[in-house]
Amino acid sequence: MNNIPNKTFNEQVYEIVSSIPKGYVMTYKQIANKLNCRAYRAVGNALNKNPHPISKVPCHRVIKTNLELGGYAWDIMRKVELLEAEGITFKKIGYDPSKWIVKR
DNA sequence: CCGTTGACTCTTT
DNA sequence: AAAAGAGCCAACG
Repeated sequence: MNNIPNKTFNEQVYEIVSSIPKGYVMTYKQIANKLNCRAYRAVGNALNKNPHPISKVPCHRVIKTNLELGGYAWDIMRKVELLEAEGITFKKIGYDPSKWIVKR
């Protein structure tokens, strides 16, 4: 996909992610879908290399399509705590935080 | 029904 | 130029 008007793919990703309301989460697929792409992978990668501070681009509000947490470049527990602080809760199943499910 | 494998997509290193 | 990366889905056993 190269119909990107002036902004790079990853800038578009940041814009969408930064527009996620507090207390709400969005999936990688939804973000990719909004860009008319299927590059869910690229979305995750953009957030991984994200050059912006977390306060500007809340990557912790981005989860997998099956509502699992997915990964996180810094501490996964950080993601959990931030989301809980926004009123989001999880089903803490197992010992792997990336597999915890977001309650909706 | 479940777990594993492969194909897809896009950016960055 | 090639491979990896915070994923998703379909197909196969």
